[in-house]
Amino acid sequence: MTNKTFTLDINTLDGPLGHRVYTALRNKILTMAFEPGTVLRKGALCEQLGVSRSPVTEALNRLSTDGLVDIIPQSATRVSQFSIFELREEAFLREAVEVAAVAKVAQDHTDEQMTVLSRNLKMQGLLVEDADFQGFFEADLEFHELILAFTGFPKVAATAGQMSLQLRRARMLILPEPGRPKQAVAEHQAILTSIRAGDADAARSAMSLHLRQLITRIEPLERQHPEYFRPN
Amino acid sequence: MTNKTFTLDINTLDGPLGHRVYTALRNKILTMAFEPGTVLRKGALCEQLGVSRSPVTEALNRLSTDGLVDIIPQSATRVSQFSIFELREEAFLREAVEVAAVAKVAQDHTDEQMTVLSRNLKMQGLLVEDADFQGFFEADLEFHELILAFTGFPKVAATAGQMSLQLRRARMLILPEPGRPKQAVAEHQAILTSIRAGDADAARSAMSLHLRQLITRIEPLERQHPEYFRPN
DNA sequence: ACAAGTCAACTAACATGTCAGTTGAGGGGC
DNA sequence: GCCCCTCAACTGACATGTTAGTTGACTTGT
Repeated sequence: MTNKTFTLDINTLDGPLGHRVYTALRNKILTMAFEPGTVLRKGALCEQLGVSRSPVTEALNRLSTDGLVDIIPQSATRVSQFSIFELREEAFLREAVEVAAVAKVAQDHTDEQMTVLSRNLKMQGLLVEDADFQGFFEADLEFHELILAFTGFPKVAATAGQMSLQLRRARMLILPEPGRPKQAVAEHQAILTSIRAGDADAARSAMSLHLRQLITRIEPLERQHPEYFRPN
Repeated sequence: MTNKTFTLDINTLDGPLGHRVYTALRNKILTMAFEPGTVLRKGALCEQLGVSRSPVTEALNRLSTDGLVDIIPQSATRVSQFSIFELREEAFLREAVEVAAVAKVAQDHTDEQMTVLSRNLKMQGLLVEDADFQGFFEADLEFHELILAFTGFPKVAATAGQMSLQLRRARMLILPEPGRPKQAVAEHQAILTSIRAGDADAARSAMSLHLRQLITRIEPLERQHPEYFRPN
């Protein structure tokens, strides 16, 4: 059993040390480079990064309030494991916010906003055709962020992102199913059509239907990767 | 101009020092005992509370992420002022979550839950009759928290509370209008009736209508108390 | 009176030391 | 082989010192 050596880079970021450490660790966790259950030893982190305990402690505390690490007091800190219950909880909250957002955007939107969404959607179609799933993944994320931003409330997008971190992490485990990306694009198209028509109810339904696909596809992960899930 | 002396009590609380300081300051801010704009001097707080800078710094940082204080780096920390825009933003988010919650509760609820809500509602009626507005205020809060809790998702209530802190603080400024409490009880009644009928759409509408009363009554505060609001 | 430069007060960010509490691996007794 | 106990390793919480950056008031020159 060799000790895995993680390449933690802090120098490519800017800002205060504490924030850089937080961002670096957060990325590692969200991309599953740090697997759930991984023990984060504070001393080792300090040594690797060449910083003192202060910024590392600050980073770990923020990650803890984010729910990305579990701190066992006086003992250890480890990357948090998934919990199906928590994932359902986050899916509920995310749906609540995104559905409200899309309804508001359906009611009042500018032509320019529609153009941006439409352009993004076309790009999604091209990326799926080219089988560039990584690119599609990012365009998908942007589509949702655009709708949240078009509410005119910047904190809405921030809050929605913050409240569904586990969901975002778990999504990394989903195997690409044939046909799913194409289906997702179609669902996005339905959402956009409803928005453009100013039909808030239809937009709500379309968004709800779309978002529920994700949690449905996440549920089976508990059996496929029990090692990543918290025992109940 | 005498220096106001604040009685900050930490000894009546328990848990880590940092958490106690946070709770004490948070309460002062949320009850408007610390008015928006008040400068919080770290050194003075340390001295008053008899603790070092560590727990105070931790508390102020948490309050900063809560949006309850504004930290001007290397200069000062002050209790944050209101912003109508932010309040509207919080109202939007709160409505999104509570509307989704009430719809879910309308779809699946137990008789026991209905009994609890019904009991709370009757209590509201009695408190309004007795003109116990403080008591009504708390019962009102509980009514909403119960619905959030009945979703079965504990984080939903926590998130909803966390995302509407400014709203909660601003509500302290609203002058009691004659007839408003009675009207609020009627709106609560409509919500409960819709839930009991299992009518998710009606529950959504009733909750939406009810919640929009608050922000409507908060908007005029910017003129009545401009000193509490951030200049735009 | 007024603009510009100066300085004291305050602070964030970070490093480091201390103390007490938790955990798990290994050792001793049965 | 099994249980319990001890102890080293690690940690959270807190105190404190240092450095460098910001601000506002006060002084100074005009």
